[in-house]
Amino acid sequence: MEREVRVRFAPSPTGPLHIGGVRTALYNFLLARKLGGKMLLRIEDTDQNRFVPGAEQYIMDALRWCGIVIDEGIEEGGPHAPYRQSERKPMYRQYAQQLIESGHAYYAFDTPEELDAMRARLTAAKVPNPQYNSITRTQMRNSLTLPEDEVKQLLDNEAPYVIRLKVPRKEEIRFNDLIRGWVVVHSSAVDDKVLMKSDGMPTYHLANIVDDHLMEITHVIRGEEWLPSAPLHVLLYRYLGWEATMPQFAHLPLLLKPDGTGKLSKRDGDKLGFPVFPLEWHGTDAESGQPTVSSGYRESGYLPEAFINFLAFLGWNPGTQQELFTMDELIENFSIERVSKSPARFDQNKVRWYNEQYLRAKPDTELAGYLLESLQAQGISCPTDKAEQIAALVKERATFPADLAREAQLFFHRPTSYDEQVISKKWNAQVAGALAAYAQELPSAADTSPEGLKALLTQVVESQGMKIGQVLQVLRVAVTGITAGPDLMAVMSILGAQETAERIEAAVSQLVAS
RNA sequence: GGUCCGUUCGUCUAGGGGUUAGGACUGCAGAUUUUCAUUCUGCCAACAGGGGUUCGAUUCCCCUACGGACUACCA
Repeated sequence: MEREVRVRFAPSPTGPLHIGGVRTALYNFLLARKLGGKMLLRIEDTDQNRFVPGAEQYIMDALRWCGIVIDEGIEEGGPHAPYRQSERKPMYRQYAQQLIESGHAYYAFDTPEELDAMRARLTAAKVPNPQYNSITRTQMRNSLTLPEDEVKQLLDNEAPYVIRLKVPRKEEIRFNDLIRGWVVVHSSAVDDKVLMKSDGMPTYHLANIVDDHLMEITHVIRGEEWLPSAPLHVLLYRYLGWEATMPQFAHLPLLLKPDGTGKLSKRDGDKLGFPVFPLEWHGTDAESGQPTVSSGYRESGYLPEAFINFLAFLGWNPGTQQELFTMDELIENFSIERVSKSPARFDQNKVRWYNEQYLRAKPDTELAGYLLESLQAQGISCPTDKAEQIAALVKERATFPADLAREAQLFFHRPTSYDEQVISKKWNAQVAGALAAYAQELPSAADTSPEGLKALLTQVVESQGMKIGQVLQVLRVAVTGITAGPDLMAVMSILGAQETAERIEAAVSQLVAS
């Protein structure tokens, strides 16, 4: 008796998916997995004017990168194929027809100019909600006002027309939103929405309801921007005779721009100072036609696990103090009831923090892989075991995989200059002597572990009547050129005694000369 | 303008008729590291306002304010 849970993510391919869309897809996926159901991807491309090449592929690539797995879709296939609405075009007509026959829809022949004129007239008359509705339709050219034979003639002559839903004049429409509870809207606030466009394509509203029904969708989880049209959808289910299997609705709070002024949109691109898209997007500027590039989380060095963990927490939380969740843990703990009602803003600091957590948790072998990759791009070769040592040492200093290579530079390039502040303050003949002595001992050192190197340094320095603190800072500058960096003894150990000695000698001779 | 949705630290949030209103991020301070970072400890910081209901309201109700979405032959 219990129906299998089936959810869908239904974007329109008008551009790349932004992070709000990814979160919607994620919540759908989490619910499906949690309840042992199926996740479908349906492409809503009923607006032929807004089709953007590559967007569809982008959506699928982005979801895949995020680890959101689609069970049925245009690539995966499935029992309800096709999953692209443009390919389902012939299926919608009969439902619009059915609505006309049952008296719940009608033909409208108004031209765009007539519609504009109507709205202008209403606005001028200060009508609170100027729209095509139960009142204004009586003054328009449609199959409700025109004589039957004229309608027939118009249809026979293939005059352009749309099919509109006949929304009742006075009726309370209510539905139970999983996140918001009961939502009640009066039918007078709903307009006679176009169901079928003059090009023969259904609008979102019709196609969406028909497909959700045919595809046996049980839960519609979508953005809050759809809340105002949900009553219309409820009406559609009712008039089509599908109310008994109407899916449950859950309208997600929106993701706001960081300053809280308005919802995040695709057009925000890189304006906000952080990526809005999961993957880099190559588009064209609407006005100039010039190619544009918008940065993506993937290309910026974010790990998909971190990105997803962060996104999951933007509007949902498990009610515990745990912050780090794998996808499996998210699935295990997810529940739609715990999704918050209020919109959330994006916090760059927190995504970065998540990325650091996930990066450091990676095994050193994997980190070494990132490091080797970057190094190779720079034409630097490095043995795997050394890369692992370096990665383990510098990972605490990295937010992104690319930071590993940045931090590793000192292992592959001898310093070309030395920090002047430290030199002017701490460099003197005595220190130089101690360093030279250390460099001399180094090549024959028995123990080249960090501890061994430190013991040797202590021994040399103290034999010169100094304390290690007097030379350490200078030693660092001599070996690396700069004052900041990972543990010096560990650095020298990885560098090797010979290389370290040579670097010290080079520093001593250059600094004495100057 | 109209309809609908929302409002707890700067941000993400927990909580719920009686709590020192909890956590995380950020910020600040201290400790460790004779460096930076990490790590650890601590600190700063919130119930939008006004009316009810109640012994008691941040929590329930109403109003106001503010924010947002929608208001297309776009989704």
